[in-house]
Amino acid sequence: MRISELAAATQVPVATIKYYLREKLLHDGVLTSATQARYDDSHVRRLKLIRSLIGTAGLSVSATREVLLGLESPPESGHDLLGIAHHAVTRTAPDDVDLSSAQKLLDRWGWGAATCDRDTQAALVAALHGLSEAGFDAPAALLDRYAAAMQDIAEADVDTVPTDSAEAAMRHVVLGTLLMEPVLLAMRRLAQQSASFQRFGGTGS
Amino acid sequence: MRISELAAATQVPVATIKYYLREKLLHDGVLTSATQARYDDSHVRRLKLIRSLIGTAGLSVSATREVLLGLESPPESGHDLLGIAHHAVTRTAPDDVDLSSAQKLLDRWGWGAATCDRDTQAALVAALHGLSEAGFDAPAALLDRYAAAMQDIAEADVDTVPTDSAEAAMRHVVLGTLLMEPVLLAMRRLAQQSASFQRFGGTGS
DNA sequence: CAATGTTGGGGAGTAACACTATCTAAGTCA
DNA sequence: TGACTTAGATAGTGTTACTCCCCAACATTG
Repeated sequence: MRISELAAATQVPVATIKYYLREKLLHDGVLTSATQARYDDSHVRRLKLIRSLIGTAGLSVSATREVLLGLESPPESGHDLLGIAHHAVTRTAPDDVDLSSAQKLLDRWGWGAATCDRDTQAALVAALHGLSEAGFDAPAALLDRYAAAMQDIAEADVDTVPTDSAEAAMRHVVLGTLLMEPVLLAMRRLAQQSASFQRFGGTGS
Repeated sequence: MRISELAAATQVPVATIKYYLREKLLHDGVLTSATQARYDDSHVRRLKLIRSLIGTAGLSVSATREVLLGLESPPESGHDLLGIAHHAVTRTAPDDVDLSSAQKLLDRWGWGAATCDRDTQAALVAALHGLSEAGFDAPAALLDRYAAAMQDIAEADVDTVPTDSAEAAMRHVVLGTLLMEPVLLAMRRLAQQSASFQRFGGTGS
């Protein structure tokens, strides 16, 4: 398949495909001459994946590259796979952030295994700080209910990880983490509308 | 308080405060002469709110302006407040999107009150489409578990809305929706690490 | 009163990001 | 043969969120 056919098959402009090739998001096609190369199904699949990560999950090009690299590299440990996905959506925390508030929450929720991921803890601390700076104080009881719901979701996540193939497991974990986030947020908004209507009524305008 | 003092109090550069003034995110100070104005606590609070919405919640400047306008305008209906927050984080859907798959899900979950919000439904459809384009097929049972968890969260959300003041309720709903999203996502990641460790073990590297 | 510093207002500049367009030489295909 | 396509490279575009600079007008300090 030529580049124009690849573009037609994926609805991605040729210029954009060339850009992804330059940025090493997409692997090169097989050169058949100095100015011709052939692409195949693997390029179609990869391109759709790239578009989902950039478009749906909102990753940057460089974060997408890291995720794709992670998907290709040997799995090492089943647990560490999460790090690939989480690192892609979490900016690295400086050394001097105070994570004690996050540690206290992790203790309360029994999430001891998460105590080693400083970056995500810092993201939690930053998000809670942004909340309180805005004058919104989240009661502990509310956070506890959130934590219980998120634990349900996380258990559903690991329950559905395929155990037959390490590669399938890796793919599942990374994509399930990244691409499911917008799904969850949209579901929350819809559930809020439903709950709000049942509680307060509404005009539906 | 002069602009430099406002900058010192909020850790926001003077040039950025001027930018927010130009963009009408921040209300003008009281002019005491042609080249002097006074600012007060309301500016400090507003500036912190702006920074939380832009920094923590990741809103754009124009979305932030809409949210702030919504917070100032009369509340109208308790239920419609959600629309202000949801509209700020959801891009408007074109007229020709097919929402039938979203409608089916809403029916299944009993979220009938959400059937009028086309934009958020379109966001759900788009997110699910991105997932399947990436070769990740979410089983219905997984989505159902997600839906149950999100309903818990939404009920916790409406349970904690203050009922004494309409203004406080509005503030709570909008901020609780927007600023809580990064909190929830960080919590999911931490919960995943905990669940993954308990299920698979791990090196913790 | 003078020297120094700050401010409002406005325009222009910047850096990052994700493309998008154009060009050339070297092909392919009918 | 001649129209079309391509790889590879360079440069340009549009958006966003600032950031810098300038000036006249003021405030503050000595």
